[in-house]
Amino acid sequence: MGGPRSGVLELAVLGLLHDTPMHGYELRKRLNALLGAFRAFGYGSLYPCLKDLLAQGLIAEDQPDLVGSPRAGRRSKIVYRLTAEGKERLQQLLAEPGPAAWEDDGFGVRFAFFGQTRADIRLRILEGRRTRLEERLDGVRAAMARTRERLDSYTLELHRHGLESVEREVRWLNELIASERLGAAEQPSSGESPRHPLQQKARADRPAPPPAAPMAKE
Amino acid sequence: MGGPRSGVLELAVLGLLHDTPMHGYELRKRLNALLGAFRAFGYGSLYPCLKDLLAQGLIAEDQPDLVGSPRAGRRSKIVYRLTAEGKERLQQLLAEPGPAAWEDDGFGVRFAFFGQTRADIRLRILEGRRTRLEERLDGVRAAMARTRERLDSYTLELHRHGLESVEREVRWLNELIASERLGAAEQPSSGESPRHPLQQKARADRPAPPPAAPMAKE
DNA sequence: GTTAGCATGTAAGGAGTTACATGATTTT
DNA sequence: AAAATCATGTAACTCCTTACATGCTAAC
Repeated sequence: MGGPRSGVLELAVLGLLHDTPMHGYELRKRLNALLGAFRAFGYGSLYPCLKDLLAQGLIAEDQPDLVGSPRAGRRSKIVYRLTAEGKERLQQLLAEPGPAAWEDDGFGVRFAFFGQTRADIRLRILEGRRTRLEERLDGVRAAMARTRERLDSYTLELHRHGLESVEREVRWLNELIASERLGAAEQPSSGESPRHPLQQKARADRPAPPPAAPMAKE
Repeated sequence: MGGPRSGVLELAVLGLLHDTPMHGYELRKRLNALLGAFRAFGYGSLYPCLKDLLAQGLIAEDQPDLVGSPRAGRRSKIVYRLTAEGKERLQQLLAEPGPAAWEDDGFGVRFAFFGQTRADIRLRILEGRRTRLEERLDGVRAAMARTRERLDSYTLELHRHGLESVEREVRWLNELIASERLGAAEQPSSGESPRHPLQQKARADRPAPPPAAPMAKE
């Protein structure tokens, strides 16, 4: 029922609540807007998670409805906010590099909260993920070389596409890492400047973005 | 402890066993070679699954060690093969289009076994997946438009990358669908030609690999 | 006045994962 | 004879999903 959650959801909830207090329903919307591309949670996941975080003392409830009106009971919204302990835990989660931060599951969320993450940790996480992906490339390439003969064309095409996808993410990481290093060079004082070193360079090296054009090839 | 598995693993095991009987250890290697890029299973998943499939009568055990030597007991390998019921179930799973076939989880495996799938079903699955991804694109783009102002650069970059990845997969699907339609035109007899209509065109139209996008299991 | 969206939850269960435990066979 | 790798499993657990249950409030 209430094991201490150590997953993506806990981190995401803490991270969002750090910005601004919210009630569950809105939290879920922001959550799915934040992670939209690669993750979606339902209420059946969110509310139990909030319950746990509450039990752990990382978040607390507010009843804003009765601030001006002293009518007892009858609250319809529960607004959650981060406690001091919750802030501490969030910082701890964001500051701890390691497998959890660069596996498929965890990476996206960490990245989404890079704005609250120390610059050196950001770099470690990006490099960790790149290493992880390169290991995977090696593995898949080796497996393909070993079994290339007896693979039908569909399996081959699947591998090719998967490989290209991973290669592309590695290139993306390379760009981000370079960008982080530049940002770090601007402020040589190591510890305390977590403000966006990621300039909008994104479009610079893509001459004419073939935008969404579905049949662009051939 | 043994609910009828309806997941990716069951399908993958049945599909691999259809080609050739195998024991668990080798099955796992082939499994992870087949799905390598986007999935990996451990023995802790595989053996319970085999147990269930056995209980369902979809696979059966062989003891090849004692074919020539009538020594009782003492088998160290258990070779599994598909039963008639198992073959039926596999065909049923592969022939059934629907959400399970084009969601992130199921699509990869189905695609890997397209060689054993009817041509019209292949097309339905590819189109289903494309539609699914386009819905996701709409959702994310709408969410981005709604909340564009108060997104920091990291979140924005994450969304941009996610979007590009999905767009890239859609382009890939478009190529595959076109290829399937050509293949179908060659053999106008509708039902019975599941042999590779996917020619190796893969490298032809990529002069210098332009920005590719990851689909990363996510 | 009824659909649609806001808002909060619970119970049951699925699909694997992790850690552990054990032994046979091949390679060095 | 030690190390690697082949080979087979189990128990406990995790994180999340699905389906269900409930009630308020705003719009049409």
